[in-house]
Amino acid sequence: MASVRSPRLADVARAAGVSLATASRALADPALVRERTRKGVLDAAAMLGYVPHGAARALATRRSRTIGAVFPPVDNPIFAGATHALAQHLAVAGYTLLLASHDYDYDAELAATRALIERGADGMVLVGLVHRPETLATLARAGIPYELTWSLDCTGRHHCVGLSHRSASIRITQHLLDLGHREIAVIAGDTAHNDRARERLDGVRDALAARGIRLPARRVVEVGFSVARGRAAFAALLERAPGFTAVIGGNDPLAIGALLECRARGIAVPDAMSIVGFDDIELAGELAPGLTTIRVPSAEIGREAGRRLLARLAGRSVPKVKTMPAPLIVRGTTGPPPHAGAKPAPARRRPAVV
Amino acid sequence: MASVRSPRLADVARAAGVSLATASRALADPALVRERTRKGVLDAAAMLGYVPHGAARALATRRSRTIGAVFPPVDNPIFAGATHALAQHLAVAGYTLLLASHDYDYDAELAATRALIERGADGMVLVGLVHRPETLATLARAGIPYELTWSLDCTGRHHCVGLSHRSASIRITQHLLDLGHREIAVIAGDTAHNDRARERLDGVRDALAARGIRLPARRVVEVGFSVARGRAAFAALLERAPGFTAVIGGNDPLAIGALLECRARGIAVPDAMSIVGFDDIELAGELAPGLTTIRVPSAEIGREAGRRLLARLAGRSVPKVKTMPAPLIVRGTTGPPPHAGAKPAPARRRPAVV
DNA sequence: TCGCTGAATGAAAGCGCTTGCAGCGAGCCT
DNA sequence: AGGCTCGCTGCAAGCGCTTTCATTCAGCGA
Repeated sequence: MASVRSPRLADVARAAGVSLATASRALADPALVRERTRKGVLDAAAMLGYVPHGAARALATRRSRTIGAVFPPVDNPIFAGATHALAQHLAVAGYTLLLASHDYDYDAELAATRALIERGADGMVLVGLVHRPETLATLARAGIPYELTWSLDCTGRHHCVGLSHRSASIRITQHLLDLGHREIAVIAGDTAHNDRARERLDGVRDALAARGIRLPARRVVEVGFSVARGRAAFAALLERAPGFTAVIGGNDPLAIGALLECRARGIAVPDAMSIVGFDDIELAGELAPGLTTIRVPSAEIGREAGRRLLARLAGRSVPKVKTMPAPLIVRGTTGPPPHAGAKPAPARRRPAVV
Repeated sequence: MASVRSPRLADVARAAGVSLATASRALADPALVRERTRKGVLDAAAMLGYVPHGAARALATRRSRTIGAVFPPVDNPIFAGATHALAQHLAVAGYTLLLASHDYDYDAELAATRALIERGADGMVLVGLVHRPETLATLARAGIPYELTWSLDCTGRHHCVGLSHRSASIRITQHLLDLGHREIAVIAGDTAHNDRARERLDGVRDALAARGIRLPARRVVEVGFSVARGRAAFAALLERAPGFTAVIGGNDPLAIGALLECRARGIAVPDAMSIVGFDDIELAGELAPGLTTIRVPSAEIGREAGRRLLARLAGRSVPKVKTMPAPLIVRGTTGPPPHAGAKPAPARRRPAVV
């Protein structure tokens, strides 16, 4: 209310009858001052409603107790979960999250990274492997530890926590192949601006190639991630290149879009069409039939990135790469193709972790 | 790479052959120095890869160019959208977002608020009207402008941007009443820890009371927000107090859960059961039938909160309360109750903004 | 030619905190 | 009892930047 300057540490020290230095120590580390002194300072601080001045502290210690994160659209539920988990984990350790987001735009990412460095972020978390070269270079030059998340960096140059999207994608494609599918369509994400989307698409190609199957270009659509776009893309595939018995979504919303479009058109899932997604968002398990997908432990990734960063800041060293599990979750949207004399495994109605 | 101390402004000044003060001015305001001088400084800065030290600047200017936000679980898609929009809007103005989240825990919110104040947030955005008294008091004492979001504060004491959840809830309940429903059940959010959930439930009661209808306690279930819990709650309602013809979800995921449970049980929607939600998440419009709901413009709320805060920081004044539109979106999940000789309005298949 | 004006620049005082170093007693050993 | 160690405290020097106030100097009118 009143514009009485908020109390500084000097005020606390005076009120407690000790020097500035002692007050500082009392607040920082109980072991540094006598118990009585400490109590006096704490009381004075409480009485005055003292709030430490972070900038001053940061200037003096060269530590801001802040971690920066630059994420693609935080409104993608999967990033939202990671953000939340990360923020929570940091809070426990007395750290705070500086968050910036961008729309899959690497220049914006670079700008955001600079802004966070300038704000004094002690560590940074980025998403994915692909960035403007300056982004990582700036971080390295500034001596700021960073973690790349979601993907795995096989060059061994960067700390990272995530999973191999390509091999997960291979796994789920094999699941379809094992069921007997040969004609497969893909609704991919934006492979030009998103390395996860690219890896996932490559994984599909790899798995097919391993069985001598080619993925024709007309069976692939690239769109931004959303249910509506997944629906539209599925419709487009049906127009353009009908005859496929399974469709692979670049992520769950895309797959759910395809599922809804099937329902709207009366296409039976999985009897006439199998559908798989990627991510395992909450809804995937609630739909009927449930969506077969790859579980990406997004919250765990966020938490783990935070944990590793804090460990490194504390001087402990951590393995360069942390691989997170990404199990295939078989639910009801996958089954043998129509007229299949193919594989034994029937579509299971009950979720099962494979 | 090398641990050469990163360059300070003094280094830039030296390289440019000017004083520290001039270098500072050249970077801060072009109008303050001669064009030639300015260019020299800019070049030197670029050459050295100079990055300003935010903490030092914050200490000197008493401004951190940072806005704090304390949100309930950021992984709720509706908050995620607001976070993203807010971060984006701030970035354009050279501000950065300091984000903290909590799980509907007011003490955690207070702690987070303190942490953000300590980090020097120039402004704050909080969600909802209910907080620990210290939370707002601390903010006021520190002279930090804040915006309460989502809800509207009718006391006129606080700046806020949001909507009246109660009157929106009344509107959507009236929609059901107008269709002829009299037996109504509610799957509410956690009213003890969430004032939006409480207001929404109160709105239902108000609307019913206005037509002389009571809402029996057994027709109300309170659960956390999620599709799975919505499903379970709907099932519980059917056991406990069958006979209702419409169910009101405290938010869209809850309503979608009810919808899925109906589908699983073969209950026709809307012929045998009408369902409404609240929020209008993306999926609501994609389902078939589409979910009738209230559209809460969450991204706009985030953006608007940012806009207002920046304006206030710039010394401009803004109206204390900003009301956001929250239209009723009528889609396919609502229709007349079975055997209704009631109202004219048939369930419309096409979305319509009312 | 001299003094005046104003634009451009520089010197230096902080902003609020941490921390190395020094001082000061009290306790302990011999 | 004297000297030494050690725990606690205070002094003061920054951390890197902004900003006030003073200074310099070019340009101009008289």
